[in-house]
Amino acid sequence: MAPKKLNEYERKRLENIRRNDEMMASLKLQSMATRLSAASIKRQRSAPKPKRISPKKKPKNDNLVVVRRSLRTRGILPDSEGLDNDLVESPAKSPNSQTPPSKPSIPKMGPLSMSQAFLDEGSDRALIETILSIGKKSELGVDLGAETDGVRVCKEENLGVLRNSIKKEENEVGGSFSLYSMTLNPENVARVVQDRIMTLRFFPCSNSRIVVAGSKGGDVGFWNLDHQMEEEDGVYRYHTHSGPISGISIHRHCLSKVFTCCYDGYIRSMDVEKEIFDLIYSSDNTIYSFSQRSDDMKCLYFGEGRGDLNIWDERTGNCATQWTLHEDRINSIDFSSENPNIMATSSSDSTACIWDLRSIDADKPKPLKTVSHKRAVYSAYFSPSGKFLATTSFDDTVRVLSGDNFEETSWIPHNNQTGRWISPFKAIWGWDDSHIFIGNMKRGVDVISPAQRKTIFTLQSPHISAIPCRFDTHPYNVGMLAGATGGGQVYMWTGS
DNA sequence: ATTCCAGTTACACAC
DNA sequence: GTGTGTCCACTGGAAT
Repeated sequence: MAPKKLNEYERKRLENIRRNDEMMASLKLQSMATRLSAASIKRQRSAPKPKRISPKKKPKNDNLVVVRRSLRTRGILPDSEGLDNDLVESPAKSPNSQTPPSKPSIPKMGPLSMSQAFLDEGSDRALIETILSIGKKSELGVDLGAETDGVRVCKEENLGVLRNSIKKEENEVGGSFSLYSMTLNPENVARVVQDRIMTLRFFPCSNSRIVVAGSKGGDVGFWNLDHQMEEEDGVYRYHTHSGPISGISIHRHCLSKVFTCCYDGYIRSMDVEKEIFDLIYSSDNTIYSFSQRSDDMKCLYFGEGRGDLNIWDERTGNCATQWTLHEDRINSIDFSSENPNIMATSSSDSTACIWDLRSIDADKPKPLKTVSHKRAVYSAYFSPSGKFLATTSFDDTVRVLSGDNFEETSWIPHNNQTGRWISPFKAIWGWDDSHIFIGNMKRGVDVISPAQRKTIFTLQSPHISAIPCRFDTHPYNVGMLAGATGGGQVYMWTGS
């Protein structure tokens, strides 16, 4: 269908929007002139739009009586004394929660209560209880304790044990794992948010199957595949940001906190124990990317504005470090599992770089290695072993770096022209170094073999009704791959 | 060298 | 099944 030219009305409307933006920018500039240089402001946040909240609002629940699923029926110990305390602690909030139909607005500052942000009818109690219960059990049965005093340090030996157990698992299952066993069952499809999914992440927990999706409109959707209430779908939505959510991070050793970052310049931390989305960082610049090191749950690494990388430290509550590593936005940040001091960034300046965090010169940062693409690079991810790096670019290639110093490069052609409405593809690694997954424009998932340097297989299914563009692998369930679309759906492949 | 603009893309929803 | 609105990405070429 031939695209229409804008008519007069639309053109005027866009013109108005642009003028408003400019006006906002100039107003903002005056008020911030002492703090910021004008050059650092690429684009101002627009005022919080009256969000188009789903008018339908879960009509499937005819009876408004909320049926709760008890902990017992889920085989979970009733260990939630702290929960009741928390509930009592915030009685002032409960009147709000009695009027859920009104659309939640995003407070500019400070924490946002989960009940205030909750978009669906019914209750999110089951989700909260589930996350609390999995958060309390660490993978190794080690109680990580409460979130105070920085006592909860991951003991190195525990980390080591964990790493070994993961590696062992991968090696064992890796042999028997077959791509061809991966299937998409119709019950493993859900609409998790209303609009385009920008980012998708599994809870890194071996005995749960929960994915978290961040949408373009600022919603965070949780999908618990193990929900046991027949009349519910296991999906819980919150409106926590006023712009596209560009990153989600859940640390392996702190499962009760879900960090989200957003184009609106805010970073929030969902604290299930306090039942809030806390505001932990705000900036006037866009935040495009977000990551945590496996060996440090106190720090957040994020890409802000045109090429800056910031490190936020929970202990001080602010950013001690800011480097300008790129000439344009940083689209991804990743750390080597082999050595978390080794970091990879990808950028719209058409490069991806590998850095050694121990030796970055703040004035003249020099990467260990630069990968030059012809167009913007959207991702640069280390393989599970840390021996390879895969980059994805708008120049229609996926490149794989290998060798002791990543000196060898091979490239695989792949159509990455996602256009305006689909989030750009980002090739991710499977559960070992042998497979790379990436979406394709024909509603499938291409599987690239780095060894064969080509696409060897495409996952397809009649249940896919849109292009899967963002993915995550379950870190413990080999064969479980989640794909997200521009329409808010998540597809969950399972394998063996 | 910088800014502007048209054109591109897929999807949900209303009809 | 068709038409319309989306609009925070990017490109290449035209205009400044």
